[in-house]
Amino acid sequence: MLQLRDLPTLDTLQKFATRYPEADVSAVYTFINLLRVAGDLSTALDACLSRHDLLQGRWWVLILLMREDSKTSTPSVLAEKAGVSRATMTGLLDGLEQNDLVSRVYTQEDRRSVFIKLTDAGQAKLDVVMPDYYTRLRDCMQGLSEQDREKLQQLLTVMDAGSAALLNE
Amino acid sequence: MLQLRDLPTLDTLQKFATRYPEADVSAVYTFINLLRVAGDLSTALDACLSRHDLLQGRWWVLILLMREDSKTSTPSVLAEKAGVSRATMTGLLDGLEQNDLVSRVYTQEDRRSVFIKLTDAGQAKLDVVMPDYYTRLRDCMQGLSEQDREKLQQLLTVMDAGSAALLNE
DNA sequence: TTGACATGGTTAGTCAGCTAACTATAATGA
DNA sequence: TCATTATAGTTAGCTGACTAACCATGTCAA
Repeated sequence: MLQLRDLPTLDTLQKFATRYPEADVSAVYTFINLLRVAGDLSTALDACLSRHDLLQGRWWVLILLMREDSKTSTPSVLAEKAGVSRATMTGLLDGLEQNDLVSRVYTQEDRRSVFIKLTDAGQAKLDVVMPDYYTRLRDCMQGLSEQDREKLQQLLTVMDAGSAALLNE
Repeated sequence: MLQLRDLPTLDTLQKFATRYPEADVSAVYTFINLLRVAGDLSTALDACLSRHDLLQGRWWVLILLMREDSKTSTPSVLAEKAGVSRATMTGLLDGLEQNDLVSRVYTQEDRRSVFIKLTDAGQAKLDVVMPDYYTRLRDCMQGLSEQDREKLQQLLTVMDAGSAALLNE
């Protein structure tokens, strides 16, 4: 994630727009601001989690497991849901297993497959992390009213759809 | 950057909120959606740049150099402005120099320091990349009116300020 | 004026992602 | 039925971030 510390001024963007008439100054400014703010928030989230010896990837695996009634899933499903490769998930699970937060359970049913189970220690970890996270996030978002949040969601949805324009061809 | 492919439903969030009463459901939902959309956009931007053999880091260095009237800067200043460590900047500059997009110019004035200069090839690269980027970004953002963009900026500013809540203590 | 500290850049080593290739197992269709 | 193909998980090796440590040079104050 781009983590610009020196956004272009509108002046600079105007100068660029002279050389490159395709530029839509407010579009560029809004876009890079979104990336920058999201980067800040992501970094801040990491800082919050690291106080509990977690990073976003591992934390998210624990949450995905907790969502299941059986507190159980498989590496492929977890990889899919977390949006990482299966290879990356193997690494995340190695780390979590070492810390006893999840366990690998081998099964006869499909001997290629492994069940990943949230341990009691894993649940206990979440019971400490989540209240901290939720409390901080509440504070983080308190400046936005419900209408603000809905509006933001709507604007994000439009941009998400627009991202295809960067990919086409 | 968290790249969730399986956002919690509001139902799931409600279930979590029962266990963790600190949870503010719309805050959580808005927050993770912002991270997800920004991740999508960042990935899409990478895809756009990679068609020109660039990644965000290197591309941004070229832009920072072009902003300067002298088309020149130094590694520390570039690192500061790009928001990466000096060590990372050394690597970015190594790559750019290998492709002849920038050159290192040693000086007598302060023999610790190096000037980094955008080469003609570097400028030529930007003259290809930027029109492509600007055109695509215009399309990407066309769904948002000027008022939408201003509103989005405002909402982002509030969230950016709020990110401190994740860091405190 | 010179010893201590500060600054600029690089190097070495770590980390969490990735892809590609591999092993083992399961499913399928000629 | 058994050769082929698909699936599950892991391993190996690459990448671009990072920090810490290191030189060389510059600055400053006793």
